[in-house]
Amino acid sequence: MLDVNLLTEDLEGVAARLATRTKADLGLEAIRDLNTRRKRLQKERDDLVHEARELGPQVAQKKKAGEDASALLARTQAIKERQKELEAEARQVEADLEARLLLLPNLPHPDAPVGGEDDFRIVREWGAAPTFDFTPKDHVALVEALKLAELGERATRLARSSFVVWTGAGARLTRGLINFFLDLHTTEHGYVEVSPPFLVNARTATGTGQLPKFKDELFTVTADDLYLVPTAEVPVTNLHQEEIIPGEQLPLAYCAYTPCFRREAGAAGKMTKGLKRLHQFDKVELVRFCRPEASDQEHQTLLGHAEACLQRLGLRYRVKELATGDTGNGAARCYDLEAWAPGSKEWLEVSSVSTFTDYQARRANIRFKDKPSAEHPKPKTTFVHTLNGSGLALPRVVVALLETYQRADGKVTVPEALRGHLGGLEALG
RNA sequence: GGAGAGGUGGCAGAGUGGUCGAUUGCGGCGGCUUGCUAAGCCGUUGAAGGUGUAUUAACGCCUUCCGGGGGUUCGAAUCCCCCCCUCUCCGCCA
Repeated sequence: MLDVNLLTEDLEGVAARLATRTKADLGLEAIRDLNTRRKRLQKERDDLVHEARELGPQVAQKKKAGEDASALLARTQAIKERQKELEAEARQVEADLEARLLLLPNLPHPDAPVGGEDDFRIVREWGAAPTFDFTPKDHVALVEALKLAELGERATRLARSSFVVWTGAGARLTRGLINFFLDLHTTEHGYVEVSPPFLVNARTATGTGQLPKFKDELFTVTADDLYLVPTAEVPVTNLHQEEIIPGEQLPLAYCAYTPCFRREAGAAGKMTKGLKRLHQFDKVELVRFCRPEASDQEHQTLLGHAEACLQRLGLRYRVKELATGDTGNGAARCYDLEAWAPGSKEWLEVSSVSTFTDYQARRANIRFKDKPSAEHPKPKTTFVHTLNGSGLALPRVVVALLETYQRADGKVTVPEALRGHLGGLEALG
C-alpha cells in the first residue's frame, strides 16, 4: 500500500513512477479527492463532538441545580444526529479509499530498469554449461525412466491436472532438498526456521498483497474462509502483523518450508508438461524485516543467500533483474534466479528475490521503534521494510539437477553437497 | 463440541456511569545523590487520525482507541446484545 499523503502531496511524481510499471488507469485523482473528503468529514465531526463534550457537564450541572436543561439537550441531540450522518458518510469514503489504495502497486525502485518483460538486465552468470558425450534427455524422460514421480493420470486422478506424485527416490530427493536448504539457511546464513500454517485468513492474505487483487490465484477453503498459502512469504511476513518490533531486534530473518498452492489461473493456456508449472509445489522461502535505510543492502544479502543454494548444488544459473513492468505488484525491485536446464536447453526461474520497501508493512501494519536515548528521547514508530526470496523452489531445481547431472548410463549423479541429506546416496537410478 | 473463568498501556495489576488515556508497581529513558556498585530520590515513558505554528527536527490543540462490533445514555473501561481469542475441566481426536 502506498502512503496516501505522499500520493496527495506529489500526485504527478507518483503517477509518473507508477506509469513505468503499468499503463492502466489507477484512479489516483479519485484517491486524492477521497482523501480530501475524508479529512473534511473528520474535521467537521471532531469539532461537533468537541462541542457536545463540553455541553455534557453543563447539562449535569443544570440538572443538579434543578434548572431547565432542555435548550442544551436540544443542541446535543442535533449534534448527535449530524454526527451520525457524518460518520456514516466517512465510513463509506474510508472504505472506498481503502479499497482503491489496496489495488495500487508499489512504487518501483529508482534503480530498476524501466520497461516490460523483455527489458530485464542480466546481472551475472555463474557456472559453466555442462557438456555431454551423449544426447542429454529432458527431465520428463529422466523422471519416467527413474520412476521419480507420477506425472500423468495417476496424479490427475487424485486431484486434477498439474499435480504430481513424487515416488521412491524422487520423494526422497524432494525431502532431501528441503532439508538441505533449511539447514544451509539456519546454520550458515543465520535464519530462524519457522513452520507456519498452510492455510491463512483473508487479513493475512491482504497483508502481503495476494488479496484483493489476486484472489483468482489462490485456492480457497470456502467453508472456513481460509486460503491455501501460495508461498510461505504470506504466513511468515504476517508473523509480525500489527506489531511494533523493538528496533534493536532488526534485521529479523526467517526461513520456512511450505508447500505452495497456486491456481495458475492466467497460465491455463500455456500449460507445460512435467514439473515446471504445478498447482502444488515445495519451496523454502526466506523472509527478512529491516530498517528502511538498510533494505537495499539487505536485498543484496538475501540474493546472495538464494544464490548460495545453487552454487552448493553446482548448478549453472543467471541473475536477472526484472524491469519495472515485470516486477510483481508489491515489489519495488526484483531479481529472478534462473537455473540452466541443459536437457531442454532453457533457463528456469527457481527463485524470485524481492524488496517490498514498506508496501507490505503498511498493509500488514508492521512497524518498529527504537528505545529512547539521550540523542533521541522520543523515537518515532516507523514501518519496517520487508524482503523475501525463494531459497529455493523445488520442482524446477529438480529439473535442472536431473538434466545437469544425468549420465550416459541413465543414472543421475547426486551433487556432493546433497549426499548427506540423502543418506550418502551417490546416484539416482 | 459442552461447561466455567477471563481479556485494561512493554509487563504485572486496580478501576461506585461523569476531565479515566486510565491509580499503583515493575521495566525503559533522562537527571540528582554516590569514592565505586547496589539502593534511594525527582522527572519522563502508548498508538492512530485531524488541525495549527513550524519545518525536516519538533511543539500546541482536537478526536479516537481499555479484545472486535453494535446498543442504552446528555455522558460508557464501567450497563445490555453479538462475535473473536486465551485459560481450566469434560468430550473427541493424530
